[in-house]
Amino acid sequence: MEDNKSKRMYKDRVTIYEVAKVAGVSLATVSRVINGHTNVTEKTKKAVEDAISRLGYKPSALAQGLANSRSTHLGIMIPSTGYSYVSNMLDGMIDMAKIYGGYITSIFVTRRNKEDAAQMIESLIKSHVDGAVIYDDLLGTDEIRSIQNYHIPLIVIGHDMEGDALGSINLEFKEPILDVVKEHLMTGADDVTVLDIVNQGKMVDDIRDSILEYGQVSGKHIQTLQFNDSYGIVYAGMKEYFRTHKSGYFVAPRDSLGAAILNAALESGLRVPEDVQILAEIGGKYSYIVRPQISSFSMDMFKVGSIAVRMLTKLLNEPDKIKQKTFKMRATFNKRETTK
Amino acid sequence: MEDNKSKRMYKDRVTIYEVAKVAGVSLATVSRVINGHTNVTEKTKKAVEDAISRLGYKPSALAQGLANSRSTHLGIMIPSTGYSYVSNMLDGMIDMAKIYGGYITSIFVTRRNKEDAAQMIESLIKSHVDGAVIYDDLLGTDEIRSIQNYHIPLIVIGHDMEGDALGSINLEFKEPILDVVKEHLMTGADDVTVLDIVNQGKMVDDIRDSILEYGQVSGKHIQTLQFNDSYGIVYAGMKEYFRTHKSGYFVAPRDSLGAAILNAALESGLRVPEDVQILAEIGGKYSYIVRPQISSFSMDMFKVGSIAVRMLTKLLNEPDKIKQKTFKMRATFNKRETTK
DNA sequence: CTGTTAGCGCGTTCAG
DNA sequence: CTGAACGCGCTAACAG
Repeated sequence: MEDNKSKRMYKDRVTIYEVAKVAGVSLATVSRVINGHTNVTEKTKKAVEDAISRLGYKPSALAQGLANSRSTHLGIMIPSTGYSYVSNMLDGMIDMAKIYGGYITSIFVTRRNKEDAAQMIESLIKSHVDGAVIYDDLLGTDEIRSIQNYHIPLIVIGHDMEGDALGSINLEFKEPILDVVKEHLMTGADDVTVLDIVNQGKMVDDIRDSILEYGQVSGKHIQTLQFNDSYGIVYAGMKEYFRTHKSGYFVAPRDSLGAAILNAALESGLRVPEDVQILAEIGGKYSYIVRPQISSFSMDMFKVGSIAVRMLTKLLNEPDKIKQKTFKMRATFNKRETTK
Repeated sequence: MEDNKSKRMYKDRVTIYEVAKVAGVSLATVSRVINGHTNVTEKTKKAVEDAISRLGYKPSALAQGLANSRSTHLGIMIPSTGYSYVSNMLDGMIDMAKIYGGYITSIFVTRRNKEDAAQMIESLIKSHVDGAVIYDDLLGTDEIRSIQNYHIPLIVIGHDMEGDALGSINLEFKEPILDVVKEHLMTGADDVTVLDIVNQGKMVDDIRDSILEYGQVSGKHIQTLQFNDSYGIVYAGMKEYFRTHKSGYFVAPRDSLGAAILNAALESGLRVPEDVQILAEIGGKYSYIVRPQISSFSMDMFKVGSIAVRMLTKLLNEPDKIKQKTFKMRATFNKRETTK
């Protein structure tokens, strides 16, 4: 009566067997009430439920997952939760995952280099998630497709892809931004500087390139200024820059970096937007908290995350009802006080 | 020879059996090379590895987990990733989890109400994580202890607890903040207003209460102003407030809310810090990006997250080598320009 | 050094 | 309506 709890002195987890024994039924019956199947007498059902609560039994998701090859986990690949727009997106995803289907979210962050990304893919596959959403500028489409060899339904954010169990969400920043820069250039100005922040990922790089390219074809000279990604570094660098330059139209990847330019300009005795103008690509809270407020582009990233996971759960549970496998989200321009 | 791949037309996952067959060995041998066990000839080892890469075999973490009751997943309970200090902490945790032991992190966010928190606990237990770190103001110590009934090693952030497989990290904001407020009051001033933001959690509430209590004993009148948690709401509310009030010493829970007061004051023609002073409890990037810069308290939350997970992995893998089960992190005061 | 076998905890036919 | 038995993919003794 006490020899079966030997093995590990830490044997603990209450199993379905014990519940069955206590309730005086077989484990199959217990399984039935857990999963809300029919064909169970009210009486025995109650007996089982009593036993469950008495023992504090919680079915092991591991065993359940193995038995029906569904882990009820969703994978999320992101570069890091550091930027607020990423964490907003993450929030939206976790929220939706919980609501639709009670999925648990497992996070795979990639540290801005290829090997790490590859290892995260490896990890993702092993982890046996039911599906995943990927937002990672580093991954090429090939690597993403390789995941599909393992039949893991995927939603890709920021890559324009489509496939069998593959949906995508496109973040359209490039065109709206280019439009605004063009408009500025149309006025005859030729003073655009784009901040080239290292390791910002494909999307921001693409935006930079599109502006540069436009400069080429339109005969305008677009300058770039390279910095590492940090408010402090950009702030210091721009203060130095403004010692010898007294004007310009600056394009920054994120609004916090735009704020760095702003502060540097102001403290160098320059006027904004009379002398220097500032345009931030990805705008958030900083844009409207600082004074003067920063003109920037915004997108509801929480919503992006929500949509991504919603698409994924559909892909998982009702693949036939899918209508759209490709979404486009367009950033909206908020003209504020740092541009004329 | 082809009847065993019936069932689901989607039978895909390569199993250890197939690898064994292809490599011409038994599955035990395959298992050995996977887990880097000794006692395997170089030759057979190579054969197995060949088969593995040829088939693109990835061991199922689910099955592995079930077999040795280790899921290699760590659970993280947080209120939401919305605040930057939380996402910084999260970043630190994920980072460490990956580095020490290759754990995958599963996130459980609690939506600021008891039932949800309870459900997340339920979910946490079922999910079979090897350990968890909890940062949630909502949970009482009882509920946290209930998790331990399931023998899940825990690190609790923000609660002062200790136990068998339970460590904790204390975030000391209260005293440093109270000290600064006291110092202000010592000068003879009696103009303190603390922003009472609804649903900010236990820590912030405690701070508020400690200030209020100090007001009681010292005979000072501490005013509170209640708002919902939003920059816009506080900004609007304070603009209204400053129509009839022209001064004060304001204590805000977070620096972004401090910025709301700041902007409202400035735009009401008030001078900072001459007329109104502002002190933010939890300070981050906003504190030093806005002008004038906000006096606030800071703590390296990335580090807090790292330490938490580091403690947890120790608890899991080398419980004997643990020296400290309780850490204290003290916020440091950054006096800036919004206080005299 | 390698193969055999018995679980890990649960879902699911298939008889009764 | 209920129980017995097998399988999910893998690990860990135990033999050989």
